[in-house]
Amino acid sequence: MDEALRAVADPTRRAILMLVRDEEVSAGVIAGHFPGISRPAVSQHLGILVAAGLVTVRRAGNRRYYRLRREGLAEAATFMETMWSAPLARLKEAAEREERARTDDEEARG
Amino acid sequence: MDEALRAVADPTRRAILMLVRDEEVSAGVIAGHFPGISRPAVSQHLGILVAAGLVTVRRAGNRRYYRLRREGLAEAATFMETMWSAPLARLKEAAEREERARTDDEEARG
DNA sequence: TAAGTATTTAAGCAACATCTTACACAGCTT
DNA sequence: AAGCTGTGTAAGATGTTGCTTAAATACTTA
Repeated sequence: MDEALRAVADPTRRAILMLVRDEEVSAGVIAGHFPGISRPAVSQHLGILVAAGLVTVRRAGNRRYYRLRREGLAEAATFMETMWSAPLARLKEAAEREERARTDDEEARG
Repeated sequence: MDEALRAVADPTRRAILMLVRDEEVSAGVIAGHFPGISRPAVSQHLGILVAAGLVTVRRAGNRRYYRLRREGLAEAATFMETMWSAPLARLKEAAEREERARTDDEEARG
């Protein structure tokens, strides 16, 4: 989670994530969206996103195509939700979890 | 959003947020949960969290009580959701927004 | 195989983050 | 008022980040 949140904390990387959210995009096209910084800089950002598990790469000939990897956001999103949800909501969730556990247990015993 | 996400990217600060999530906690008590780092360090983290709008402070006599400020997480949480939700879900949301806008417009015209 | 295109890796640097120790300040308590 | 307690601020050391330019790698095309 730590790596994912650190990765997402950078505005350039968030912009990259938006770009690759719904489709594969090549490194060159991505870099084209950031006239203010060099290609190597963008490449480094992409490396960080891959390392954090937030995007995947597919090599095709000369190019490398990047795409969002949603699972990589799971833990971070869960943390946000945990903070966001009100105390009462969390109590409710905890109760439901317990209820499920109890039910599963009964089913397991037959 | 940037400040909030940068603040949340630090593990110590996330731990602090968990502590003040459901109740006010004084600086001293918070610091007590982090034997590994000095009180001033914790104080600095608290300052960053306040500056980011993620916690509020209440001064009471000698002490300062900190508490989570959920609204501060709104933008960051929205970003997470936007990334997390599938393309189809987003299409659906967009359609609903448009539908609402159309309806509101009709109502406004009478 | 030579040249061209797409991209990453390397090296170095300036800016920033995080920690520490020392000090300062505000509010209690005697 | 003097001293204690709780907390923040200042200054500085140290590590990390994000950028740049230069060079390297990998594939494609002539």
